[in-house]
Amino acid sequence: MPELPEVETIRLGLQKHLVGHTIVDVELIWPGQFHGDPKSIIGSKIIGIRRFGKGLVIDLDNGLSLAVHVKMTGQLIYKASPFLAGTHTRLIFHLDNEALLLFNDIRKFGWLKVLKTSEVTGLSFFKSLGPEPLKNLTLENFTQIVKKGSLPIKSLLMDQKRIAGIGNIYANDALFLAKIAPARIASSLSNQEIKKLFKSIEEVLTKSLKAGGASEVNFLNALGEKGTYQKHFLVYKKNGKPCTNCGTIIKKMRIGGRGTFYCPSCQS
DNA sequence: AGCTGTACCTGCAGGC
DNA sequence: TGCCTGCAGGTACAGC
Repeated sequence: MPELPEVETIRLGLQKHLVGHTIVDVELIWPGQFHGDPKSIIGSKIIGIRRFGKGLVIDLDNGLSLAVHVKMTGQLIYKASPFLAGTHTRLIFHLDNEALLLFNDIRKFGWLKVLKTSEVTGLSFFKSLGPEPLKNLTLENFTQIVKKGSLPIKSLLMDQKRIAGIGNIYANDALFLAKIAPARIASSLSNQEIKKLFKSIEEVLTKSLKAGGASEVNFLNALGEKGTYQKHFLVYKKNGKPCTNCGTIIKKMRIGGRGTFYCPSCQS
């Protein structure tokens, strides 16, 4: 689902197609997910798109910003020509070049919030985010975070307050690559294992970024196109299939209420 | 404080 | 066929 590589892929697409355009109308089809006054952003120009963890911020030239979280099934899709709302279209932004930006969300978990640009980083979700891999998360910092955790390492990796950007797909695959069992208590990892895990996280995220994210279920980029990283999953959703490394059948268990996939032979 | 479990919401797959 | 149940998993929050 949308994790760091997917949200960054959306950001890159929005950056390319939205910046410089003015919002001329906001159509609230399902108003429950939009917080703020839609009129306050009409007539303002989009000047930049930022990402914090799995969250996005659309900056406007009137001192306001639009913070967006797509959660699991949200999509932000730019349509250059007139387009009919789909079953799950919750919101449509009309732009000055007659293009549209659609916000689709099957499960209605996502949100959009209008706020002052100066207050974006104070928004509770953004404020509590931990450091981010490939950005400001260093090995030293990561080691400290892991050593402090008395919960399963997989749960720690997915905790946005400790480390921002990793979700279920990349937590599973990074742990497989590092040959660490997902249920291991974080503080039990050796320095060597922590270093390997740090490198593995960087590797899976980098590969997925290059592939435009993973479209295993319903992720689409800002142009409505699929990513290809689902073809490269190592263990995620591979239960019952042989491990690519040793041939042992990949198992599935639940950790923190989430589906967890691992090779019982390679990961310990 | 730190951790676990559950709710939120909809679609879909699998069992009977 | 059709109903029912469980699962998908990002985040917030109640409760231990």
